[in-house]
Amino acid sequence: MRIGYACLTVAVEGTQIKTCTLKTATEERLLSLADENLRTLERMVDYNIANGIRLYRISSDIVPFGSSIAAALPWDALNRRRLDTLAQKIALSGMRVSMHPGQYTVLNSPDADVVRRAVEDLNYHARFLDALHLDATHKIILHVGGKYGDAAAALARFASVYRDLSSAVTRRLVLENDGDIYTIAEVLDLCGRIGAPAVYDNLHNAIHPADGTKSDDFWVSLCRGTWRPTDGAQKTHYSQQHPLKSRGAHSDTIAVDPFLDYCHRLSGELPDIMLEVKDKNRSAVKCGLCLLEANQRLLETEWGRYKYSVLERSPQEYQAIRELLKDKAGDNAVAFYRAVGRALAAPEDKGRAVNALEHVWGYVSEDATSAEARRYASLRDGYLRGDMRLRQAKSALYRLAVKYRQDYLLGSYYFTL
DNA sequence: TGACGTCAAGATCCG
DNA sequence: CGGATCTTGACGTCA
Repeated sequence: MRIGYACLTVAVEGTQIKTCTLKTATEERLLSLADENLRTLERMVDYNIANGIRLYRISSDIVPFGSSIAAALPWDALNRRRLDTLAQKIALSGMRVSMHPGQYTVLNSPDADVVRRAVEDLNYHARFLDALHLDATHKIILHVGGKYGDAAAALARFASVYRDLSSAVTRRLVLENDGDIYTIAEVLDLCGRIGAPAVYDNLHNAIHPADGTKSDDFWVSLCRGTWRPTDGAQKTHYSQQHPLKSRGAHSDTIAVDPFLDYCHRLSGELPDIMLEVKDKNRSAVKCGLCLLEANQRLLETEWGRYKYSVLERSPQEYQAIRELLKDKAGDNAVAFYRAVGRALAAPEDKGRAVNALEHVWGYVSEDATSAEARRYASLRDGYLRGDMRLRQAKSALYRLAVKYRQDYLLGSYYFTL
């Protein structure tokens, strides 16, 4: 099985997707953005390979306005070499990618123009995956759409539009339950009628249940039956409720223990799991190390990334983790992430935060100019006095890490936690 | 008409 | 001027 994340990569330099507004969109600008974003995508794929992540959702925004004004542009032909390189990296690493048009791509709308644009959008997504020479196991995940006061008619409209889609789209198309309109039972029923696989989303089902008496395992097992051999392994979405935000809002990070509980309650072969979470690749690496095979080297790398955030919050956990990792043979990923989680949950403490700042400053202090040193000291002291935020000192340090090419720091989570 | 959700561009404010 | 913080844009649905 595989564990993956969606679209964006945190704490990896040069992985920012760029776009523009309709106002400033010219053919030249769109083509140059597509070119730039494909380079960015390659850096994300490289990161995934280096970090053992073999499931990844490609952002729909790689080609800005790809389904409308850029649909007429030869972004694929112009980037043939880069796409081929990307295709090779994805194939050789056994990575499975997907795409997911958002809630505004609605195939069953009563408005014919909305449907036409939705079809164009699906065509764009298929064109992108086809440009990477990927087979039909690389999916496009879609929600069913609206009900418009008459679910039966809305479902019939979906089936009818679906019949007219090109096979380039339908061979990849997978339907997902959503958090307020179509339950997993309704999606399964529709999938049965049209012959498409179903993705089960646990959080959507939790807030919009098909049947409160049925377990996640029940629905995952039912969905498994919709995946044919040409579709590849079953795929699911997993997320956790943010404790403070609105119903259905994704958590900032995946809590390891509920995630492991969820997986252990599933019967049969584990499906591929796409995590939907704010901290993206950070959670994907974490869940992979906790659920899949032990990887001491990657766990040590993870410690390097979390180190200064842990030090900032809890010197006790910092020491405890150092002890824990001395056991090179032990499969201690779960214990490691529990300790990290406890540390990050600790309240901000100015003394500890400044201690961490000083450690990080140590990486760039020798290279920094005297003006940079003064700037850093004034941000640090301003934070101690209480008239500046910690974030300001941290982002100043981040800019110095970029300027003086401190690669170890650039991979750290310190600047984004 | 505005809320919804998500992200980056664009605008504006600050020192 | 750079950097921090705000508002806007892009999409469709629904109250």
